[in-house]
Amino acid sequence: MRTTAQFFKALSEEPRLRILALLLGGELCVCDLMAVLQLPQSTISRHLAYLRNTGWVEGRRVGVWMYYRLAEMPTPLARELVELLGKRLTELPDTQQDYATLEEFQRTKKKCA
Amino acid sequence: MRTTAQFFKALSEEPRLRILALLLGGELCVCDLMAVLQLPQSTISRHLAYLRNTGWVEGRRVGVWMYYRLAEMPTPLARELVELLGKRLTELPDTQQDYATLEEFQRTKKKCA
DNA sequence: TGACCTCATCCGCCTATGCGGATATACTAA
DNA sequence: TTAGTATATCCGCATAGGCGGATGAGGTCA
Repeated sequence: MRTTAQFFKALSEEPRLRILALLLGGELCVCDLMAVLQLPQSTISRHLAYLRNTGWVEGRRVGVWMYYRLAEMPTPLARELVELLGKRLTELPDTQQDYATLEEFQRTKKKCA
Repeated sequence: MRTTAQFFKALSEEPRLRILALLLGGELCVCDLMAVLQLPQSTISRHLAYLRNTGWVEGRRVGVWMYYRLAEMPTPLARELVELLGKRLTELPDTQQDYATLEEFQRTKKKCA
């Protein structure tokens, strides 16, 4: 139960929720997230560490870049929650806006490719 | 989005999650929750205030007693989340334990009836 | 090796919020 | 009206965790 509460706590801050919404669309590197959220790198990285520690995401290193994606969820509750977020969180206007910003950034970026 | 994060924050503390799990089973009064959670009255009441302010529960007064129940959820995300909790949170061992404690308490209590 | 890049962690600061005891409020009943 | 009960709120305190700048670690390339 404490674990479950901890799990929900990951969703309780706006930057983390936005990061998760973005990762629902697929793997991204840290600089993508910085570009969309417009937050300092240390802040992004700290939230990613939090999400990693609570089992929400996992990262893999590719050369200099770290790519993050949603992790495999260990429980039915968690799996169905991800499914729900994929259906309902992604349709929110703020999320759509973030998706648009991401697409624009990815179209023009040279690095992190 | 901030609202959504705030909404999840209600689930991010163990006592609140237990309270919600109990209320998934139906309306309860404060003394029921005190009996199950074994926490001081001020603590229970504070968490209920938090849940009220974030739209999770609503209370009605019956004489001296306050009965709390889950509120009508305003968004599809919220409604489906409640449905998910009803299916998956309630099957967790800790929740089952709380249900048993509640039933035992309600069988023997004289007041709050 | 040294310059440079990405990302993680450290640091000090600050706010939100947890806690439980004490007090206030609202209601009932004698 | 007074006593008693249930609940809400207030209080001071402690801690988790937010923030962004600075620094460190890991990797690349000339």
